[in-house]
Amino acid sequence: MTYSIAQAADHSGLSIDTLRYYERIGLVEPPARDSGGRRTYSEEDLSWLVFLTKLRTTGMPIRLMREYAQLRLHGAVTAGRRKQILLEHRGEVRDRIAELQSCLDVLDWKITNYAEVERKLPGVAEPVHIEEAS
Amino acid sequence: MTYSIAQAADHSGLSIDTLRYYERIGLVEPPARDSGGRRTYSEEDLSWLVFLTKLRTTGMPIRLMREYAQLRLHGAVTAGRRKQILLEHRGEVRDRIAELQSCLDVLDWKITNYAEVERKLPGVAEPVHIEEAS
DNA sequence: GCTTGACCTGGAGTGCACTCCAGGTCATAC
DNA sequence: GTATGACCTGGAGTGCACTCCAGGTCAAGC
Repeated sequence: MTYSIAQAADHSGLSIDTLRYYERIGLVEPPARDSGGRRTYSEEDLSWLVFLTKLRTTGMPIRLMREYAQLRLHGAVTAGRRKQILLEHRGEVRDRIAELQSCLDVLDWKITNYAEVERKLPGVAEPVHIEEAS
Repeated sequence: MTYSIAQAADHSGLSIDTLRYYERIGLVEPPARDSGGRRTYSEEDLSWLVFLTKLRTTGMPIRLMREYAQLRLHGAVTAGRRKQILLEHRGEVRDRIAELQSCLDVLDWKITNYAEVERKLPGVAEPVHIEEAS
């Protein structure tokens, strides 16, 4: 079972243009072609694309995804380095989640303040100091 | 007490160039100037900058930060809309955290697999199927 | 009074990750 | 046999958020 580029796009959530772009820059190996010269993606190609989207979603830069992709082509001897890349990246993702969480706390606080202002000044008057500050 | 642009940059974590850029595009009101024409930031200016960095860190696009900034200038009557912006944004940040968390699970799984491969094939042999897939 | 360093302006340049386009090929449906 | 629609290529264009630059001003220290 193989898939057209449109199906691969559909399955991975990437656009057709992005699939071709990823191929150009060496993020994905050129897939097989059918008799008419069209790309045919295998199940494995799709798994890789899906995994790539996870890396992308978590903000891994393309140059690092590319390094990982190239290592993959060189087989088991590169497993250590690949694992290291994922470990480092996992750390960054965890940090990022913590950072977002702390900003979320600020947002919560701010929203609560708006609610308080509404309660104390029901539809009237000037903003209080807290409003001036942001 | 006022602060130079370098101090404002230091305090907010933004670069001096970014501070001037934010002023140009209307994200921050032009601060006061000293006798020599240099920017002097107030405590309130700094608070606003710090809050802006929270919005930026959480991925709010500049055009929305600008809308919020403009509303702020129009006083209490815009508090409702501002609160609405923050509420929507908070939802997006929560979604983003959940998305990162789910990608993190994939990373964990992947890393565990590398560990298993190392355990089963201590320094030898070909990659197993799981390796091929990513 | 001159050097130094922080600051100023308007505008150009950068890096990233796509995204779009023109002009062409090919297989299927009618 | 032709119209349609999916696909192809190389290359140009886009949007975002800065970042850098040249050329100039100004205040303080020596």
